[in-house]
Amino acid sequence: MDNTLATKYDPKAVEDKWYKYWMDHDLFKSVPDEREPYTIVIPPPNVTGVLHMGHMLNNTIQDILMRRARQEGKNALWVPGTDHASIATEAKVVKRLAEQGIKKTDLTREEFLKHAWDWTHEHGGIILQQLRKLGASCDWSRTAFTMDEIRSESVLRVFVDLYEKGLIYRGLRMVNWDPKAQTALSNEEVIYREEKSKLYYLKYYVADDDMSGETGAEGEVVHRDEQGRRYAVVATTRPETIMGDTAMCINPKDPKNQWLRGKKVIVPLVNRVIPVIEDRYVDIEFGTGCLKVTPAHDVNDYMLGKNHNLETIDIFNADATISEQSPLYVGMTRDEVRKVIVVDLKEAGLMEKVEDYDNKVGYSERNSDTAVEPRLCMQWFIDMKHFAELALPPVMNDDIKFFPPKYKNTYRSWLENIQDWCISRQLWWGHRIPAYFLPTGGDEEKFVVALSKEEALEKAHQMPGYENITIDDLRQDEDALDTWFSSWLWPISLFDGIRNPDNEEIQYYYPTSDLVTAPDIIFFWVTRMIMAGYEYTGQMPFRNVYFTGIVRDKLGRKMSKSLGNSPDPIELMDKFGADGVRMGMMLSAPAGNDILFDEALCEQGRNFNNKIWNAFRLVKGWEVAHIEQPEHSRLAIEWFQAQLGSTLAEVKDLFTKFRISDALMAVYRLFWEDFSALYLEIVKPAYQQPIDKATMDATLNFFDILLRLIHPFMPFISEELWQHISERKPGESIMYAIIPEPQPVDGAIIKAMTEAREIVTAVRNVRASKNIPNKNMLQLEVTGKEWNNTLQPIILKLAGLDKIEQVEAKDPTAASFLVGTTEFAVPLHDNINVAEEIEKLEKELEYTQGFLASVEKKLCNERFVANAPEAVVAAERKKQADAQSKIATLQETLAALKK
RNA sequence: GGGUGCUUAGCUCAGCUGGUUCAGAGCAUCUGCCUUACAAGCAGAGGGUCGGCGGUUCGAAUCCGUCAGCACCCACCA
Repeated sequence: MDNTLATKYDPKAVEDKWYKYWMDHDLFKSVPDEREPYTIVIPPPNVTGVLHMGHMLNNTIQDILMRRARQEGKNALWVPGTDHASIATEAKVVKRLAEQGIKKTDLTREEFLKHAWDWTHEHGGIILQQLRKLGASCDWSRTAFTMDEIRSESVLRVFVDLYEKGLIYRGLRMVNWDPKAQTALSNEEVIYREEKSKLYYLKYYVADDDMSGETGAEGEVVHRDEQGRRYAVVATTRPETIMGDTAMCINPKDPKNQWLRGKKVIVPLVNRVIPVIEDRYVDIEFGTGCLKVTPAHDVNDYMLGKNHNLETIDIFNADATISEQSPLYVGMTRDEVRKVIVVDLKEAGLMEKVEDYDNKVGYSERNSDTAVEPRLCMQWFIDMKHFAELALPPVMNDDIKFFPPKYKNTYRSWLENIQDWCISRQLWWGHRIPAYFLPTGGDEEKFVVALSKEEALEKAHQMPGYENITIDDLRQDEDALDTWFSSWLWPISLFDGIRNPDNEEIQYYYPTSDLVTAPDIIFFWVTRMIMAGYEYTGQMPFRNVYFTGIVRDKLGRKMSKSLGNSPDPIELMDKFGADGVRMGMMLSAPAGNDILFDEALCEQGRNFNNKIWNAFRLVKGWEVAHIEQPEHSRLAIEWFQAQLGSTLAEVKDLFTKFRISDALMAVYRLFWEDFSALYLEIVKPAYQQPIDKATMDATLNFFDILLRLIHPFMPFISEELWQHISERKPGESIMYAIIPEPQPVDGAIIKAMTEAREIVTAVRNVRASKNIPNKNMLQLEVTGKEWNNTLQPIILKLAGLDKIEQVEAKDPTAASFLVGTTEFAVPLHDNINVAEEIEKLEKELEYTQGFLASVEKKLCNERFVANAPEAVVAAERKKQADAQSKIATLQETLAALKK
């Protein structure tokens, strides 16, 4: 190594080089062997996605865990892959086709799928390339895709299996309908947003009204128009659905509306006569206590409709335009109708009033601008009760550990209130449901579920009446499965554990070790993987789940495309280096807390890189000579050994707790404060002087271990410098350099260094205040009592002292300071300002006296002395004694000064 | 409407089962320094009645209660 190295570290020059080296030597590759496995499966990003800050955080953490595990001697495997992201990808393909003037509906399924695959091949894997730039040490030879052959077949087998177990069923249910993508969604895919809306009060006239004058019981509220006709008032947020009204509902106990019991009312504008039904579901307090019932378009209304045998009128088409079923507004969108019908109602005198109202509207998770419409249709569901029972205990009793554990509560409440999972999607891009309908000639549905059409035919032949059908009589279900139906198998299907449950790989790598993911997919993914894990392997899918925070900007706003507040990760890496960005991400990412991302953090990371780089330049520049090892160097080595051991233990402990940013901070401080600012300054030879061999060897050894410690966080610079420390064999890498196990630490020497540093700082302060140049040697006097510190030679070197001596009485012209209870003084001869010195000492005296008083007050308190543990009382007594001796010393010094 | 978590220095956070690791860290700030590894740096310094109130205790940032504010999750009240 030479001294011509730049003073600034240039990441560009090394990052690509080492990634290539790691790849060329297959260093990320893992095959089962006798070592302990450490496995992570990547949360598969959307195949056509682009790297964003959330991925950066998530994958940085995973890579840190992987690299650390390798350096602990484990057989570490990180399996990468992508997700076909059914609904998101299909939407992108539809959009692209639209740009080319092609409508999805004009294409056959096969034609559409060809476009989708083209798109996938074109854009697929970009994100995986980007992860390489970050340094991700995935075993790329295993890259999987949720729609590749193994994964697809696994999905189909699981579907067939669950159907045969009676856990999958098909049924007519009210589901969440996305009118833009025109597919059903699961409950989890609906996001509710608070909206400023209106509450419309509509008039429902009583049908065949005799206009009788009776007012009935007390408390009744009867509305009448000028002609005396009676009407009920219904409050609704969705006036556009009145065409689907098939009843009005009141609470039988509602005194206001007793007069409506048994009556029929007329739907405004529509003029349909509907019955007034009674159900305790209706909240008496809300609005007028009258509820319009639209069984086809509201979940609650659907329940009411079922209980009261109401007619169901579906007034919407799949795209949420008004259907032929409606007498009015046919063909208009729901939003248009909302506007028009409000005007029409007013004009017809059927609108009592309008109020402002905040309500929650469900939106599709993928089409955030499209409100979800409750819709009654045939879909496939999984009966979740069974799975909830399977998945709840292992998390609650910590077989699977959550970090942070607060998510256990979230998990439990979801499982305890679980609802069946709608798994069918009216999409083409995805795993096509392996159900085959039989010809029935009527509305009745008959189907068989089988892995293939051939198998389906065999099964069909077993059914009475279908012995003679041919394969062409079978019609496969058009729908695809929810993306998460493949994701929940991911930790198993990656090792082909569904198709070949006894294969070597699944036996070795499964259960995986840690899962790193964001808390927003705890229900979509984490929970369901646990379910599938126990169902299909009888084991947990992973031992620990580390929930990352959400990456926000420094103002705390969620990063989003529309806000434009999300930096481009690639640009960031170009600017600060991958190592710098990795450190920036980690500096502020405690588990479970959101991280407020600020570029300044990457800057700090880059600065740290530079610090390491320059420390290395220094050490590599030293000439070794056959000279004796200075005492201060020998002691520094002894001390740093202890300090390093202490940090090794700390970091190890922090990793087991997933406190990764704290671990990084510990390493950061060890390198910067302890190693660079202290250790190197101590052992550093004078300018152009050589260093002894023992110190050089020890220093290089420390550097080696420090680089190993740094490597999981900053893989590139650590590899670059590690390769420079000594000649390495081809293919050798810091990736596999073991991080030493913490050994018992000499605590005494660490304590001695703490005191030494305080003394050095105090002397430096004296220098600074008196403007004494560093080259001028000073003396240090210890007054009064015996004092000893094993690191004296270090104090001498760092403080620029030529001696430390014990004196009886302090030189009155010296600048004095206290460290602990010991008084030190630096004789300054003519240089001292007596008045200043007195003032300083008096302040110190005053403080110490106050401190003593508070300690003595405690000790005078009999209840304290009687109740507190002995050790605590003893500590207080020592404080008292120390303070007393300190006061005595101060008073003596002051007396001497004032003479 | 339920649930969970949070509130400690200007910012971001750490402080486990109450007492010498108890008021801490990093960043930022301020003051000196272009000292021969590093100004992306070095040497120093300042800064918090631990959200409010009440309680338990010899002793509370830490335990309990309560209030306030913030965040997130869940929920079919139109």
